[in-house]
Amino acid sequence: MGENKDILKKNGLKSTKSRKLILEVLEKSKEPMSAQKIFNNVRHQGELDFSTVYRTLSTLTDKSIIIKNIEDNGKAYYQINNHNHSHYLICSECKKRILIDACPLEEMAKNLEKITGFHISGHKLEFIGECPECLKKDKL
Amino acid sequence: MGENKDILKKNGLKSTKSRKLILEVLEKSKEPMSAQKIFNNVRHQGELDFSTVYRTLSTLTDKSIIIKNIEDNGKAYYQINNHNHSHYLICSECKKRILIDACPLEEMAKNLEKITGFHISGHKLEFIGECPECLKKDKL
DNA sequence: CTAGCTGCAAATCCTTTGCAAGAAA
DNA sequence: TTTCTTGCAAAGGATTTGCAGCTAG
Repeated sequence: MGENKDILKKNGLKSTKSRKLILEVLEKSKEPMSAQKIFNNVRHQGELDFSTVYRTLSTLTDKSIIIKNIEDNGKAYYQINNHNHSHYLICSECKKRILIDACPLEEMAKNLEKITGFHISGHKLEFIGECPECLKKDKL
Repeated sequence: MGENKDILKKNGLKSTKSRKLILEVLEKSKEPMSAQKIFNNVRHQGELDFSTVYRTLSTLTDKSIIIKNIEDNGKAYYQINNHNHSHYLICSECKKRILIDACPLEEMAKNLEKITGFHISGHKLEFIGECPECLKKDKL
């Protein structure tokens, strides 16, 4: 629990209420969260301003303590950066996410570097589909 | 050139100035374009309202005549749907895009369906890096 | 004490919508 | 004619910013 203090210090950030609260909330959540949802969760215990939430998310993202992703609805979702490379299978109905642990792309990336002369720093991969539960519901 | 008329008719859409203009602009462009950029291009020849541009893009997207993508800046980019599955290697500096024609994911998708029970309808894959030109510039 | 954070209110950017007039089938 | 599409102006939602007061180091 004191861990977050250390993470912040290590990144040259002051240890403030908002940062600790938001990191706590994100750690508890299995899903990436929108700024709005984070705000709602944080609101109960201690009242943060919306702009503070955004500013905090922004600095935490800059330091790569958390990861920001923009989804198809155009909104940003935030999650703890656990530093292990991961991809998801996402249900188009209920938005459930399943972690895919295999990643076949490192090899492909190396190949592409050779062919194109790019220096490749990362990739994004998502599979979209319908999960078994939603498939069942659709049949009703 | 009369082609677009046909595409529209085939999809049950009236053949209007805005639709034909926007399709023309998108066809000429190699890159996905933002609504703003499309608006600028169209503005010269015939004056369309911004809301009309958005509405047109929206209906064309609904009919899958064009494809809408939300990039990391949170803005939507539109491109003609050429119906051939494709992925890109994108330079993080100059945003240049290079088409990747191999796709190693169909097989992986089938595997995932078996394991998870999902019905997988699609996937997204992008490689991010720096292109040779930008790498050179960075060294200066 | 001092740099860096916060709250508040207002602004900005992209996108959507209501409505009355206009164009396609 | 009838239905769909447009322009205009105004609203909407997500995110950002300026500024003065506050807080961690």
